[in-house]
Amino acid sequence: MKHFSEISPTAERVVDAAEGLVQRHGYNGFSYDDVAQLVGIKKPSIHHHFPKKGELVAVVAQRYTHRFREELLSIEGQYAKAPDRLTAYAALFERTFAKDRRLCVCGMLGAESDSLPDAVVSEVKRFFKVNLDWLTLVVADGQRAALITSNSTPEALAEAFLCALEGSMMVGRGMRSPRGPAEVGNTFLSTVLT
Amino acid sequence: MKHFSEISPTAERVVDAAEGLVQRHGYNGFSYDDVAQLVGIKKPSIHHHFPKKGELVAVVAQRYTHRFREELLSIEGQYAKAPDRLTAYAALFERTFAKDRRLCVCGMLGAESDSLPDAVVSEVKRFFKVNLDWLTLVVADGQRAALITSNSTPEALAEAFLCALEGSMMVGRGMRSPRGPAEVGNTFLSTVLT
DNA sequence: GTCTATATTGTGATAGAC
DNA sequence: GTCTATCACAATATAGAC
Repeated sequence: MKHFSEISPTAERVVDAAEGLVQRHGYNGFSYDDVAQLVGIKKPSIHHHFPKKGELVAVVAQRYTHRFREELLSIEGQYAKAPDRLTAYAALFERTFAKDRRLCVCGMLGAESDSLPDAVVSEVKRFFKVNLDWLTLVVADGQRAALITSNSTPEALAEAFLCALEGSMMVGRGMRSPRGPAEVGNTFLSTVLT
Repeated sequence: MKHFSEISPTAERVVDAAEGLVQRHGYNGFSYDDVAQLVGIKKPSIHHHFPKKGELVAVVAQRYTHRFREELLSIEGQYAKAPDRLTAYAALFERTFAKDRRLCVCGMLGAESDSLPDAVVSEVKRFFKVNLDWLTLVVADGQRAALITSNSTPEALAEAFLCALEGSMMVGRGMRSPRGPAEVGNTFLSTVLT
């Protein structure tokens, strides 16, 4: 599959536009024409960069996951302790949601999973695995340092935390509420932090 | 708006079919033809019962919310204590998810909220309000009885719990994982129950 | 209530000129 | 890389016969 780092500047603008559309309307909720209008070129030009819709959205998800991994690395560089890392993690979701109540790209695609091309499904799965693996390590570290108290396994806590953040975007959207991931993340963390 | 209790038997089968399609593919992921094939009648017959797609899905959400309220009442009748009620509440989501990893109707519609007719958006908002109000009362009761320990307000805990459950369906779907709401609900509850 | 037929629009996608 | 033109098809929706 095409890699986002090898695409032209115009193709990148196409991916930018498609990303926002996926976050607000979902895979089935936007068209090549919507992308074309946002980028300022015609529909067939979009097809020139990404012949199939599935390819375009797969690259959107691929880049999204890559950027998330960069953010995770950045958090590790900025914060040493598990509680601070988890709070910073929740802030990633808050930043996304703060822009027009945008959903996590892979949260939206995860919901639509049954009507998606295989290439997209694979990328979505990878996103969640990357996040759960990272969160599990952070939680385990916090438990070792006695900064996190819970009878649950690191895996289970990581999953519950991720689900709460993803869900907060969905619910915040459905309620048309400005309350978002940061608040829900705080509530969750306050129940497990010492 | 039309009320689900006043529709014909055939219209009810239409709503049944549409409900499952919304849960698996979302509002933008199914067509009148899909519904027609499931019900076993032709497309224009679906339009006879529900002229506009927005009306159909609004009734789907309306009935879904009503049934949820019945379930909440049933939980109140079966369990007296807050922890048991919250566990039973999570089981509602688990039962939905256990069927082909179906999403909560209003969770899916909440994610798609930006590309939905107003009538549908209103119903979705109402669903979340009903659930958050109920959960808030249960949590407050649990805190009064010292069965739930947390510095957070009942409102915040209720929201975090609901978000975790909704999110677990989205993430479980995206990962193609059989792990669902029951597990995430348990993890969450084990962090706040005494 | 259900159907055939059709209007109308939108969609993903391609051909081929510039 | 971008465009005009167009295809093939699917979508929501309506008219009108039975």
